[in-house]
Amino acid sequence: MDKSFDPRAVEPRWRRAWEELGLYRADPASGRPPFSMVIPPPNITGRLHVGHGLNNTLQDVLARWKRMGGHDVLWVPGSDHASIATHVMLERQLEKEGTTRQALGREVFLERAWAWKEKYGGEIVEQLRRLGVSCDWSRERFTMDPGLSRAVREVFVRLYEEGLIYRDRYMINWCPRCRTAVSDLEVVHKEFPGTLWTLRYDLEGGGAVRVATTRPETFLGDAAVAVHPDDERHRGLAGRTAILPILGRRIPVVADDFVDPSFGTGAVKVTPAHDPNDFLAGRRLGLAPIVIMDDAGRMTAEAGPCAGLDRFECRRLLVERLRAEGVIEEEKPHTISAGRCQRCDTIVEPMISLQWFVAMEPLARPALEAVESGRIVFIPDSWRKTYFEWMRNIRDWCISRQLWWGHRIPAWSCAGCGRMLVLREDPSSCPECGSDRLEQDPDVLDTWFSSGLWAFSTLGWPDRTPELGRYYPTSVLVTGYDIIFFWVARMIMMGLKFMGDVPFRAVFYNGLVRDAQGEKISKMKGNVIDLFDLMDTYGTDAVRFTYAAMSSPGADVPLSPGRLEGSRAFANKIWNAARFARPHLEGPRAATMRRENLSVADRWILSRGSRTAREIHEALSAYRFDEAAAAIYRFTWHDVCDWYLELSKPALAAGGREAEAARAVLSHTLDRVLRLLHPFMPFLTEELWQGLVRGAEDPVSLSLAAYPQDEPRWDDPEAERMMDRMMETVVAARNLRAASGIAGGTRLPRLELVTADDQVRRDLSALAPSIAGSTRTAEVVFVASFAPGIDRARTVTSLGEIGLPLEGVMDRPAERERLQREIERVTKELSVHQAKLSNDRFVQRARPEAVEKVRSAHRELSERLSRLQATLAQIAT
RNA sequence: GGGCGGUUAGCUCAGCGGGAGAGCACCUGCCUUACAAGCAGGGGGUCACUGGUUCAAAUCCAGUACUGCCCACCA
Repeated sequence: MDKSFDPRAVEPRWRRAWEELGLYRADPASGRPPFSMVIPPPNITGRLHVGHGLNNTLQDVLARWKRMGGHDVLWVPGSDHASIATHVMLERQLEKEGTTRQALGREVFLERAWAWKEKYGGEIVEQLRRLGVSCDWSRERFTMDPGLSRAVREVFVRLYEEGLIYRDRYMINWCPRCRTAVSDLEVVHKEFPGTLWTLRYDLEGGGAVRVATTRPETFLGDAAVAVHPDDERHRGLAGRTAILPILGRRIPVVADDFVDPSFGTGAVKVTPAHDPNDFLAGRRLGLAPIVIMDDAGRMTAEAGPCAGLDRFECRRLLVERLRAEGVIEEEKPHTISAGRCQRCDTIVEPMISLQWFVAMEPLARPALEAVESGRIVFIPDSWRKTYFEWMRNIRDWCISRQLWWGHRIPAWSCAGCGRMLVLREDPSSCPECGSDRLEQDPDVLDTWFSSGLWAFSTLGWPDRTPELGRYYPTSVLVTGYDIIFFWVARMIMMGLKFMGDVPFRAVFYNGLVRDAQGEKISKMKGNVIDLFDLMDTYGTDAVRFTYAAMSSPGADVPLSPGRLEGSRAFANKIWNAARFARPHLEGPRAATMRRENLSVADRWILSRGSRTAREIHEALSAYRFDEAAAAIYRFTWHDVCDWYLELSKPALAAGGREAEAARAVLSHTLDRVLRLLHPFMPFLTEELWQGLVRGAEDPVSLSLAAYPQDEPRWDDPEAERMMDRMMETVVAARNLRAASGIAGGTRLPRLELVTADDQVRRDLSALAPSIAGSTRTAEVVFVASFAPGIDRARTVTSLGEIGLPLEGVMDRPAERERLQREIERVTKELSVHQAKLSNDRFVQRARPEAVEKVRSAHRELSERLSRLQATLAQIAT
């Protein structure tokens, strides 16, 4: 075995083996309780990033933990076609080639999209595999698979038939670059400094009205000026006619209470075709919208002299001209908020357009109830409020996109009878009039429409498959909180609607991955951390462990090199612990452990192991990945490596029954560490377990072995107490040694322990020789007399008795100073406890355990204090 | 404009009513036959601020400051 762990030599081998053996196929016939999850399908548009790393690591921890815990685990992997995101990527490619999708045509473009999917969709799945995730690869799905497409169509048709999908000419968000409608959620609002212009419109018959706007060019589309009916300043204005500058168009002044009299001049220009508010006002007031911009953001003929100009160019020129003509009466800085396309960052335009919508309110009601009632649990539950808020104010969902890559809308218009047909199967002729002049709606569906069905479409719906019966609802969804509306909410609505049950019983929201400074990772900032660089540098296990360790509920996950290095060191530590254990594990399996043959150290580590299993079980049950990781870390490094392995050395060397017992405990403990750690670090643990621990009757893989439970028969508070005392003593000794300047390598002779307490004598005496045999811990022997219960006569000054003259060994002034500091500290702490115990209310009202804790702490502290003082007195002489 | 979260050791973060913690960094001493990606020891914090509740507050409540995020059709 190499001196250090080399992940690259280990990972590919096990990755391959796990998959070739098909270990992670769900087995409905197994008779074990099911545990199921669907992966949040990564988009085919890019590489797996650090966020995917976190999300999939946490899912895999759960999957492996549950599998080892005896569940039939189904974890469905797959990828998402990502309609608009893929368009953006492909169009960037085309742009480099000097062409456009429009020039290419739909068919050729779709061929390229499929080619992209084959290439990058395959890559992203490969990248998932590198993480070591235990998905059921035999059930990999893609949102545009035939089966899933059938589900999409079924859902569309049924919602249409129920009137929950409708078509309307309505105001939507339009991206002039993507040239498609996008939903409200796909618009990202950003604030930036802008200008508020005040324009003067002359009134017919004299006078003028002033309106404030942040988008002066839209005056070209004004259909009215509105004032509040109760606004004294504008009394008598309603009913008159304003004349638009430049165009000279006459528009009415109307009164409506949507106007906020306190803003600007109290009069507002109404542009029904280019502002959501004005659109509604226009409908109410019967104003015809005037469209001044086309689908590419260029001004139309309605824009008069500006026709053909780009929208921003138009604004620039218009402002100049209006200034010159004195129409602009005021310009002042104003923070404005513009919506941008989530995918391409282009400023979106509110536009009136004929689109397909889903009526959300009927779907939202049960989805709201499911979370309110606790049928779906959110972790952390603070997300409930966010979810409720959105659900209660839900607006209809614009689902049609003027794109090509995606699920095409199953609607045909018949040129024969003029009917709109929405059908499950592609028609060859009109079922109503028999005409074959049918034309399918060119649009595709919002990519989230199909992902909303993911929890059941991946299990074979609309067929009543056995998988649906067994694995739906899924056990838990692990996802980022950034898609709570896009995905989680819609899955809940669709699941309830079409399956009649929730899609998952719980949602765990993992944090966002941030950089070491806690900054959001973005290409703009240039702080992108590449997941594969991380895995190459630190090893996949270390990266996974870091994710888990940093994943505390409700918090984002900063990826700091320090943590990653710590995890890598941890992997290496285990590797070397195994290297140490190896020679002792060879040969026939160690005998069963019998308490009466075990040393205190043995009993202690078994007890700690039991406790650790319990802690991990509790932590993972509550999705506390961080606490579980901390528990296994503490146990492995600090209990097993720092203490147990050192203490076992002499016993192992001793041979005979003593060594036999130590071997048994060592083997048991290493096995336990590897099992407990496996969900977090699957590669390293599998490698070591296969090489060192696995017996003939064990499963082929550690990932199929049983997860350790607590072992009440090894719970041993007495041994833990004794070891605590022992460790305290050793630390005191090491301090002394350091202060005395005794070199680390110096071997110190043994000291016979003298104690009045038989039990203590037996156990510590049994321990002492073993300690003495180890150079690292030898020093314990000469001050073991510090330990409570041991004859106080033998204090540090008895060094002389064991042949080491104090003089020349110990730096007295330094030790004296250290002791004094320690005495001060203990005295201070003691006084705190003293005060508590003399506080009647504390003694009466606090929980009895709390009081007892303080009492015993007080007792120990005062004993310690007197020992320290005695030592000081002796040194002083 | 609403809503949510954060402010604890130099850095990144746990702890959320009764003894201030982890990883990394730092200081001292060690290549000790598993591991220098290591071992042993150590230093370092009025737990943002103000007030309140309580026998007891980093922890609960109110407010302030700073900060991050989400939602929202104020021109």
